[in-house]
Amino acid sequence: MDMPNALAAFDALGQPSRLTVFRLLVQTGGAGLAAGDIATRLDMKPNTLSTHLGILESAGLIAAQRQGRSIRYFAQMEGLRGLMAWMLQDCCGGNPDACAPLLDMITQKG
Amino acid sequence: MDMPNALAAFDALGQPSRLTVFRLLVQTGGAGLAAGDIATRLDMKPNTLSTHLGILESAGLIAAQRQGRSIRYFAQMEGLRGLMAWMLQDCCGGNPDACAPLLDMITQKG
DNA sequence: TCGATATTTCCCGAATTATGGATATGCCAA
DNA sequence: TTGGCATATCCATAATTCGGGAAATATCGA
Repeated sequence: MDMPNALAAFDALGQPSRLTVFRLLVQTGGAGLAAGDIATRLDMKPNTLSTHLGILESAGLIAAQRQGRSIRYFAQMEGLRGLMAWMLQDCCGGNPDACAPLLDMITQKG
Repeated sequence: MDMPNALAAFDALGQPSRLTVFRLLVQTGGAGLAAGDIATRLDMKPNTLSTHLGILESAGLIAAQRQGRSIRYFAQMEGLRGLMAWMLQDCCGGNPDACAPLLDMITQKG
């Protein structure tokens, strides 16, 4: 994870439709969801959703896998982990004190 | 932390200038920096910077404190912590399995 | 009060982004 | 091969965002 990558991830999640899609995929878990199912559940047009899925995918936050006619999307927890780890490491690298309590509270599930 | 709040935070950090400012403030730590110092260090126009500072502040990621003529800005680690905790809790609430490894790796500092 | 400094607010033009209709592509079943 | 389904791409429009010039506000020293 580097700055452009983190930027892409934050930018991807900083949009209502995309954050909603990502949350849905995380909560859905390993089974993932077909694009059409996402569109139905969130009441989005397929083409608009497709654009958002592409942005989330290129940010490394979700992954796609074709299954027959449909394309199934999965949350990439590794992407989220990388983003958080980068914030903790890179941002706090010069100031570990600020991050110690942050780490503690996160591990206590805040 | 709720969805609109998280959205504001992600949106605030998903912009190059703002992510740079935030990183600078986190790395600077408790002393904080005056707006003018930030502008000088990052070579930004004062008015443009002011807008970005306002967005970061309203997202709860930084705080301001007037000191004489200048206004000193500080990273709000609590805001960052809240954002991360929300992602872990709210997103993963319906799917704790996905978050367990994520938590583990974060606490190992990735 | 006056002038200087620090920052914000107002405002505009340029650039970017979001949305969705129309169309194209990939895939499967008959 | 044909038809239909699932999704993506192309394209245009509307909305939003970004950067910065100009002016306003707040503070301090003389």
